[in-house]
Amino acid sequence: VQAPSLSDPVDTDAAAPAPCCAPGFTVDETRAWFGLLHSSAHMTRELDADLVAAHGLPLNAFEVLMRVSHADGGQVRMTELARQVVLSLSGLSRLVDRLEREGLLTRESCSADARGAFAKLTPAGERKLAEARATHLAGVRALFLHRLSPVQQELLGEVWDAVLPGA
Amino acid sequence: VQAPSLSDPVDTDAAAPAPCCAPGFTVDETRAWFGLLHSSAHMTRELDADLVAAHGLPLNAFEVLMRVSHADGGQVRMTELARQVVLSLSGLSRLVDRLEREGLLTRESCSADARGAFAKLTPAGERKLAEARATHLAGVRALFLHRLSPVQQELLGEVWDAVLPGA
DNA sequence: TAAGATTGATTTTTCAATCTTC
DNA sequence: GAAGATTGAAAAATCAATCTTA
Repeated sequence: VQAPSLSDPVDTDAAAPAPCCAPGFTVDETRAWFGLLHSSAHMTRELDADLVAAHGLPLNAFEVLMRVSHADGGQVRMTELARQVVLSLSGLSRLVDRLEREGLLTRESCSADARGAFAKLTPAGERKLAEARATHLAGVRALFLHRLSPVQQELLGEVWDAVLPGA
Repeated sequence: VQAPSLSDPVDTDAAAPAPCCAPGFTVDETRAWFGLLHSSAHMTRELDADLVAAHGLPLNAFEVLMRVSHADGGQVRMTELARQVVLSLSGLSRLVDRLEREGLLTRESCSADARGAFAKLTPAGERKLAEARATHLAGVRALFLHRLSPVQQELLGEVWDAVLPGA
């Protein structure tokens, strides 16, 4: 039933640049890379489903609300927001449309630069976020953080710094 | 209205006087979790763009070809394949449609269970995969593996085992 | 001219319903 | 009836083109 997957059994002592799981990868490389793909996909799906079930709020939308609430002055420019959540600028514009239609977010014009637009939470948006955050936190803890030791958490932070220095 | 800003520390669970990024998370938790989100999203985008530019093959499609080529007997059932790549069953069915239309994949009926269908590479699909794999490997190395020490790679493997024991 | 953002057209993905075989 | 898979309808994401202001 279990088809051989890329993270499959491997002789862990195979030192030679010999046939590993994924051609061209060493065993450790394979585990590090495909584990990342699988784990992040798994957790993302789970967290998204939880949020939709409990609050009718997809993960992307939740992230937008969260980023906005964290921004200086409680508002962010669209371009900056698109960079933070992983969405094209037009994709974000559509998502903000939806959230605005649901009354969770508003667009505020930018006095310093009339081309710009800010996204800002409405009171309803703040309430929604507070509710959803509890669900999300519990999910992230259960699926991820609680399975890691403090040392592993700290090392992971360093790993991401190496991978994506900007973050 | 001066409601407490959402980026203020919350003291609902009496944790340390935490000047955290995300309310409810410690600093290390935040780095570990959001770093994962950002890094995997960043790399996924980059790798997808590279494959499309070099071979007209999106990352999802590449993963399907790779999974099929790795499967026992060079063929996999649709349901199993959908589980391996991150796609709904219907999403996969459509992706296989496209790949079939491009001549890279075929559907084979399953003699043991007439309800089932196998996906299988065509010779053109094997060639395409071999070409694309070089691009992909280089990308994964450049974006990810080369930025990690051997120790970090090993640590990551352990982390994914803890997060997703099944993989 | 370039930057910030939105819109139109298209593609990709999903949900729900369906069909077929177990 | 349930499992494997596909299809129609609808939602979501993207690219390219557009509009407005710097």
